[in-house]
Amino acid sequence: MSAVAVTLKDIANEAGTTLMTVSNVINGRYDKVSQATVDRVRAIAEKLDYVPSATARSLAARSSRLVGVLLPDSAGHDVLVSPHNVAVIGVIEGMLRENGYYLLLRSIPPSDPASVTAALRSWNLDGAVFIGFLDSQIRTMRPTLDTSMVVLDSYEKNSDVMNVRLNDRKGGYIATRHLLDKGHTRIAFVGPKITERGVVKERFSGYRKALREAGIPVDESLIVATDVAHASGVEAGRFLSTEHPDVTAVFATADLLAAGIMEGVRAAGRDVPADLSVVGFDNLDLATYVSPQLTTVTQDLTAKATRAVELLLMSMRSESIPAAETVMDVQLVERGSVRDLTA
Amino acid sequence: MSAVAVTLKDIANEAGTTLMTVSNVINGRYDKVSQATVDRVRAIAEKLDYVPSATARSLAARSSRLVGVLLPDSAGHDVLVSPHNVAVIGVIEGMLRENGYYLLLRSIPPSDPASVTAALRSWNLDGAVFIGFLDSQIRTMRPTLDTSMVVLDSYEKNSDVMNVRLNDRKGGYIATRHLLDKGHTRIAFVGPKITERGVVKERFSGYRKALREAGIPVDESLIVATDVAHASGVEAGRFLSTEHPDVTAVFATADLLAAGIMEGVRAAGRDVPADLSVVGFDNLDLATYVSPQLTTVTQDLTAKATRAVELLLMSMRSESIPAAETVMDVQLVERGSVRDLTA
DNA sequence: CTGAAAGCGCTAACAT
DNA sequence: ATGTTAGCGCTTTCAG
Repeated sequence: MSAVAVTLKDIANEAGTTLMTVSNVINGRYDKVSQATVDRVRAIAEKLDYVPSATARSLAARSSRLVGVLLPDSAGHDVLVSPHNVAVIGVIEGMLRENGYYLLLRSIPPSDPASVTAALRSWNLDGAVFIGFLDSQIRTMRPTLDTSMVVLDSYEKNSDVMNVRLNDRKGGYIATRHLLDKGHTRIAFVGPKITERGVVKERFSGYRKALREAGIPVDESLIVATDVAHASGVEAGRFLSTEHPDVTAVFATADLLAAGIMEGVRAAGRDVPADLSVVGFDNLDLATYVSPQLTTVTQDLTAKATRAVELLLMSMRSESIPAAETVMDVQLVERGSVRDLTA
Repeated sequence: MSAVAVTLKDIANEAGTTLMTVSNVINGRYDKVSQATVDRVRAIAEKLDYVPSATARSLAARSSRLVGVLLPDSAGHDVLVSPHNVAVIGVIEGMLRENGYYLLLRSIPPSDPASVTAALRSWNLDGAVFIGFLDSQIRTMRPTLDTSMVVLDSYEKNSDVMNVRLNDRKGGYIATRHLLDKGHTRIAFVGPKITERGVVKERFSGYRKALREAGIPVDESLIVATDVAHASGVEAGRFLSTEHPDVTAVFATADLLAAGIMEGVRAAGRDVPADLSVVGFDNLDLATYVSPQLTTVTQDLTAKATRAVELLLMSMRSESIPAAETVMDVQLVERGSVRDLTA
């Protein structure tokens, strides 16, 4: 590869025409150029192995065809920590690529939410997808950004940010309801500490609703707050087994947690589901790797990510957006981690 | 946010100086500007909420501060399929960000390896990291790229691509050796089909070496070729349990596979490690999620990714590179999936 | 249909 | 220490 790139001008010279005509050909504006010229220019471009300069194009056209994908950088270097995010990014990348967009991946240290602003504006992004932020963080960042953006799994109601999320409340409800239906009455809730409105709070609210409907009061001592991590799950499982032997079931807000709980229970010398039934959330691959396989609330990650990109594309093309908020349905997948007490 | 961005010129006007002086201040070339001017300009830039244009900067400076991270797009939309890649990307992103670089994430459809070329040259990347490609693919893409690049887990010997990989041969060797030491003699090998030089071939070669040293001939019927996927592992585990009941141990080239094998073995009514011992490779989180926990060959993903970025940064800064190839050590982590037959 | 001119926001190389 | 002059490669606008 030669060190210096081929430009429109080079092609124009070789083709005996002007830069402008070449530009039109390259951009497919064939109605403005004669067929003969089109063919000639295309042949030369091909021969010279011409590649347009995205930077020059962005500068001149005020559109970068770049989309930012932003994630919170929880601890240290781990951006993509959750398998959930990973799957989502995979889908987003594929769709953007197919639509001619490039993907700028960036994590945002919680210490410095403003850093995103500079990064995004600097690159003149056409759009951005925010994954896994708290509503308050979205609210902080939004005003400084002047671009199409869609947020995944947020409850922020700001009208100028599109929002794709799950019906988390229903998720918490059907999980708990399932346990109730199977005859459980002492049901623990394990998830991250609820600090503000968000997916966890909604899932909890579904849990509470199911219990209320069943006439069972929420027992605060059965709400265990913990990180979303396997190790934390193990701890929670052990804790429940030893401190709350009367508890027969638990709803965990994440499969990772649920898998950990299962292990913790076993580590405490008890069994899943014989002694403790577990329902997770996410339906990660992991849910089928563990034994017994995990009963969990499933979400269609692909559909969610797809929807998010569709909305973003529409917005970037200035098409009208159907709705600011898209709520994806969730369902329960029954596998082997819940014991039927009614049998 | 105003729709139109603040430029150096705006600041210059406001500061009553020239664009060039402002540029010098913004870029920290304080030796060329008086302190008073520096202060004044900085204050105004701050007030106007100035953000430099990365696109303009790349165009003028021929350096984008963009690094591409390329992955093979195996099937459909799944770029980040392997947890291994995910962890690596996480580390890379963090390090690049800390060093002031941006990350362009891109998957490459196997059908169209040339598409990477256009994408990378188009953005004038300062560097690129290739993860998980076959040597032949690297060889195809390399000539069309004119940038610093580092390749992870490749055996390509081309002198102008830096290479960070594991000692895969040793990995295969110590895994197999461990099984031999524990008294196993009928040891299967499960991994993807070996088509060319690469990590799998090396791991297999380590396996073979260990067997040879032990005076055990390689039994072709115990080499099972399969995808790297949990489901494929289940199948392989079932197959070994039913078709080769005399086999007492298996070395799988990936933890994902090993976890599947464990399940397949159980599905066939047999037990791990009582009937079949399993050693994996990667030491993913998953290895500790399964029970029994998986004995596996561990690699330091963080160290590997860190090294890769360090090399890339050095290369981009035109510093001299210590060596074209960096080989990371591997070790065996003993957990619960291997039975000791000598006891 | 084709071309000329201007400028996107910035940096590099010379002035002064 | 500051200013001037050229572009980087492309698109947009306006003229032929």
